[in-house]
Amino acid sequence: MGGAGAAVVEELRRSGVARGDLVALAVAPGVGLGLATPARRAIPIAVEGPVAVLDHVERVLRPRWVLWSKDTAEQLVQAGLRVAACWDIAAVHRLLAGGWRAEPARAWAEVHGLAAETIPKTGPLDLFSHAEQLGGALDEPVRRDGHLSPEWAGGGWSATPDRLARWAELASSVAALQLGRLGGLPDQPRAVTVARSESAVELLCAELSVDGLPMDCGVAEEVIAGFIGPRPRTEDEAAAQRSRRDAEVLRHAPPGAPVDLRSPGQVRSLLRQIGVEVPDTRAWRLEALRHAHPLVDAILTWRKAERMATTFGYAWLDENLGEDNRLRGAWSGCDGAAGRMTASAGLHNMPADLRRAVLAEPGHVFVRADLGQIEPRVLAAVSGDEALARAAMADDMYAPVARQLGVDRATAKVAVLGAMYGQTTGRGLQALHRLESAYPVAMAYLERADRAGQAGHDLRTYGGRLLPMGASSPPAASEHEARGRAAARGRYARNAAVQGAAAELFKVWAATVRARGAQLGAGIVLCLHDELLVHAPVEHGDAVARLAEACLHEAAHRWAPDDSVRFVADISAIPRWSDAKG
DNA sequence: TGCGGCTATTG
DNA sequence: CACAATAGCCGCAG
Repeated sequence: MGGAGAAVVEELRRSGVARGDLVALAVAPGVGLGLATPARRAIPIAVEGPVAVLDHVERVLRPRWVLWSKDTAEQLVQAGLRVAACWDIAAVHRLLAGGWRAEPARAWAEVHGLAAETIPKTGPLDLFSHAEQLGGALDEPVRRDGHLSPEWAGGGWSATPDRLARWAELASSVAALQLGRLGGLPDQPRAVTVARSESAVELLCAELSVDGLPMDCGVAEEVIAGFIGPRPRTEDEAAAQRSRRDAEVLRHAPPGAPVDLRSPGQVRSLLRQIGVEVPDTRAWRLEALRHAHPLVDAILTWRKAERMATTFGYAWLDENLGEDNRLRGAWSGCDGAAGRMTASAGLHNMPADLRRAVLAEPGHVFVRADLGQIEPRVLAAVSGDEALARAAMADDMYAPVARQLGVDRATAKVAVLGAMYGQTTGRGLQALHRLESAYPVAMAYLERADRAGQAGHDLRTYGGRLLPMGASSPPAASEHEARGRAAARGRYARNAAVQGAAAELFKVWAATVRARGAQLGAGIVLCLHDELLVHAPVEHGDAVARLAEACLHEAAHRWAPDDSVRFVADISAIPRWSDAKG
């Protein structure tokens, strides 16, 4: 096998490929693989075990693999191969064009200046077997109108080394065009760097999905039992537990018709009967009335338990926690909006009570690292506001901001967050006005984004992600509604500019930790917007903690080389997630 | 059966 | 109670 790998390395070197250079890859187990280099040399390789060949190339040459999407990364990770670097065409397309859809035909159309609406549809006739019957259709992947042919784009073709190499060649050309596009963005000089980290995060996502989050099943069941009782053995037992919880609430209610506590409308009527009038029954509203009547308190307690029973209960464990005590969900490198990572299976919204069930494996610890006040610091960086950057020198930047505004810390914090979210009412409004004069550059940056959003003009984040603002909603029924919709777009844009830039920095950091942590046997097991959980051998806990800190500064410099803003992280090595001071 | 509304959880 | 996400149940329309 080393022979086949060595021959491929030799061929790549002849094609001018050195460490870190782009090499496009398409792979089919049992068939072989296709490679392509920027010199447009397509290399078909017929081999039983393509992954072993790739492993060799990775170890000797370590190129930047051009992949059409995370699918290939997942394929490789499943087969036991973790590559260091890639150029993920789908992830880069999402950066370049915004939104979430990023099939090969879209990425192709984008870099060739073709409208997405003109992409040929893959109809029901493009089934696997049918594509084969088309015979000649697979010979030419690019149609006369410039689009990728649906037969190729659909991926339904049966792989041969030659076709894989052709597919890789197409990927190689798209990557080169994407690179040119990103490099040519005049106001986003870091876009190429961001594209690389976004790509690396796709690899990380593939690994996160496969590896899962280490948990202690016993503790998890203990926590759940604390809310809803022991695991029911039968459906009847589960029903009995449910009605016991309901009865505990309803005994505080006046006698009458049975009330379905799961129906907000009926709960609202019930509350009206005891003299509590509310526009809706959200917890934050009921919280203020908790002591008005025992029923209110009972409802709030019931809601907590109901959440545990339905969303984070025993069924959730059974579905998502593996035999090996790893909680697994699907990870995405960016959402469809500002570009934050997303995860399913409760990995991003697990109730805080369950964090004590997140436990490192024997001989391991978690290094938990979370960024402090990332959004206002990022705002200072992307807007170039020197006064706000000076405030960011403090560990707690709301303290100097509060002094500057002449208000208390809590008010300063509300005002800063309000400015970034687009708050226009409530307390802190006066402090908001003072922000305008204290940090005019940052506030103008937000204002500019707000106006662009209102006008329906697309904008880009600092790192280059397109935020599409096209008015793609149904026509407003009234002037009032139209104004409200525009204001909402303005708030959205204002926030996305900051949240999106923060997501970029976070992902550069995550990619850096992923790369540097490998030497210490450390692997990221959870990403939570501004927080990393790294699983590391216990003897390297302190070293990994220092590494996470060093990686933050490296990442910040990579993302914004002028180093004008200080970023801080709270980092600790702990056996359980809940052990962090948080 | 599909979908919008309401609710809760996280950042 | 503004911004983002995932997710479950209810109630209504088809």
